[in-house]
Amino acid sequence: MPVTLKDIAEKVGKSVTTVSRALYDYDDVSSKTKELVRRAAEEMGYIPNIMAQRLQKQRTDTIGLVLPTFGPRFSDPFFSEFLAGIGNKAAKLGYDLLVATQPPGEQELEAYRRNVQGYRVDGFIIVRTRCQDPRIEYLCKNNFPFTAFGRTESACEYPWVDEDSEQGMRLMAHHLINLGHRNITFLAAPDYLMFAHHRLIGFRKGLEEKGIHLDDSMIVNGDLTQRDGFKQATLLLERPNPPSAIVACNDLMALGAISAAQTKGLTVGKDVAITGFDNIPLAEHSHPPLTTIHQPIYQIGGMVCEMLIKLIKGERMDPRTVILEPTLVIRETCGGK
Amino acid sequence: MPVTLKDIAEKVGKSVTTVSRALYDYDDVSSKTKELVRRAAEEMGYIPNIMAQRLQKQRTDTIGLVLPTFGPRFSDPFFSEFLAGIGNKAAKLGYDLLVATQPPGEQELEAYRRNVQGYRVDGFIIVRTRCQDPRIEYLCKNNFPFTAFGRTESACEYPWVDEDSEQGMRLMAHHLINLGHRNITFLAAPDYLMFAHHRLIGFRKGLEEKGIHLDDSMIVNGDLTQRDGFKQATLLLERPNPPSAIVACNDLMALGAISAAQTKGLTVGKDVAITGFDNIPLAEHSHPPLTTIHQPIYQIGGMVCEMLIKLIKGERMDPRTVILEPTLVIRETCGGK
DNA sequence: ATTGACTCCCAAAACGTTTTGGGTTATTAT
DNA sequence: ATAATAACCCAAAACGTTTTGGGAGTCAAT
Repeated sequence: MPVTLKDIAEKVGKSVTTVSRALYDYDDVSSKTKELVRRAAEEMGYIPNIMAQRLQKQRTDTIGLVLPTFGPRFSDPFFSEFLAGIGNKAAKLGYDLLVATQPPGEQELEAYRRNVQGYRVDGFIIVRTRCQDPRIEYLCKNNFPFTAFGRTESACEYPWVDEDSEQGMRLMAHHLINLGHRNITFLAAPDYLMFAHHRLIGFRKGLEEKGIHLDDSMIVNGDLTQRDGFKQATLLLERPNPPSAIVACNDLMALGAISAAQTKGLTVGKDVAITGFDNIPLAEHSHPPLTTIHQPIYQIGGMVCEMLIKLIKGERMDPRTVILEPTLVIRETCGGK
Repeated sequence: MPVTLKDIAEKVGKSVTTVSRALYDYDDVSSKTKELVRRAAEEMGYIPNIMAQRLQKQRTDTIGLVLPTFGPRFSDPFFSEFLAGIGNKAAKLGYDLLVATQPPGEQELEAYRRNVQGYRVDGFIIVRTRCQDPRIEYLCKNNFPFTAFGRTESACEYPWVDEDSEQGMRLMAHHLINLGHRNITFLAAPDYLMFAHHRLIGFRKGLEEKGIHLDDSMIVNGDLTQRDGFKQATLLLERPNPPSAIVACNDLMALGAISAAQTKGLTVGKDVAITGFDNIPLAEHSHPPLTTIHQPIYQIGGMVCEMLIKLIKGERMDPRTVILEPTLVIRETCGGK
């Protein structure tokens, strides 16, 4: 039913080769023939069969992304933002995007293997890098193109984009200290996550620079969800000596913490300060609006995507790694209004 | 570099045909040969070339989804949930998922055309159906397989899943009336969206059943975002005769409305009642927790995906259309606690 | 001895492209 | 007249798979 090169060739009385080359504007085809072919292709509604092209060219024009979500559902806007950033850039550059979700683990790695060995994608984008990252090691070892949002501790060299989370958290620590807080707790994320690791380090450093030691009892672990933010903050606020400020590792947990404080009848920004990290759209319209660190997730998605495509095509990229300066977004959850 | 059928054939001293058929367990291959081939394939690490398979089989094993997001970024958890539901089901059934985002319009339709004519996908899933839906008309006219989350007004017959939004809003109207509210405003979404249309109708009907007329002045239009929910609710609360209850067309706007009320110093659930629709994860942990109508978005994603794959494979489906009964989730934004 | 049924196998075609490695004709330079 | 060059074209191979349409051999029944 669909029209093929062969159909065009028959119509214009030329060979398939010539038709193909005419459409690609090779210069061993006369301009008269080119015109003829182009017109025929146009009016017959020719669209190349993508599978045939890919088989022949030995590439898929597809990039892969497997989201490390816990549980199949994910409502973390972080992922949606990132996904949208990648997707739109990929589309603009003529690439398809293949998405999957898998929690960290063996299954996840299997998804990578299936896709690289089965030649389903030309490259991968990795998100939420881990200190020891089996995904990165695997791709590195197999010499498969990839870029990542985040650094890692292993020795592999690869192109990445990251925000300087350490610096971000230093800023936040200073901000709170300057506001007079001394009794600050840190609502951490699993430390095997590189960004969580950086954020904790930065926070500790920021405190120490102001002469304050961060005791282990002031660090509590969360799983990045709003629900857990609520739970951990509730526990924190029920301590005999409740904190005057809660620094959450991401916005979603901060949002949960705000709910927890309000449920306890506290006024956020007055009775207790709460901060986040990421500056997701939700943060701007929470009540009160959340003080946080900005991270341009959508743009970062676009950047790693563009870098990956350059990598695949063998084009050179200007900087192979980029580190973004964080900015503090002061709103109302620490008072000041 | 990769190992092909030909490599296996040479290794075991059989033809490519036989190897292929052995792997597919055809019964015109002796079990001894099958065993031999399977072992060789295993130890050589054979993985079929997907592009070759697809070219030969004339299908892509891929389903398409273009998200009608306004602006390239989308932070609406509705889409993430839905996407995850589809993605996971698709993966389980051996299908790839191709995602794109395009706001409604000509560009959007172009994305559909490109993908159907270029044979990139075997079928489409449509979300956020519109009363007059050009996507549905296009796919219908071209006889291309698709399923949808939502109904439409055109005459095309297609498999869909939808929630009975009308009934949901009736429930909500009754609930508020029973709570004693008489001065209720409706924070609507664009009426060309089928679900928005249903919700408004249902709300109006629910009110009328209790003898209350919904005046046009009590209907205000929003764009489904939290930001706009905030803005419209603020306007509403500044009216000379402010409403005692605000019924938002979706959770995100309701969340914005909560912020607006709180910013005005009102206590939500006491001074003003606010309700949503969708029951996104965020709704459970807002402060106060949001009274809303539950809609199993993740599961619906899985359902339409499964239906589409059946459609593609030509298998019959039990019900071609399913309509889900909504349930009212009473939390704290209407008081009662 | 032939026929038929059965078991196992395979060459060739097909899917729709792009690339390879030429060939043919006309034109120009010797 | 011959050789060299340029301009245009194309058959065949290749990508890696599945499907088609049979072939060869064995065995049992006629």
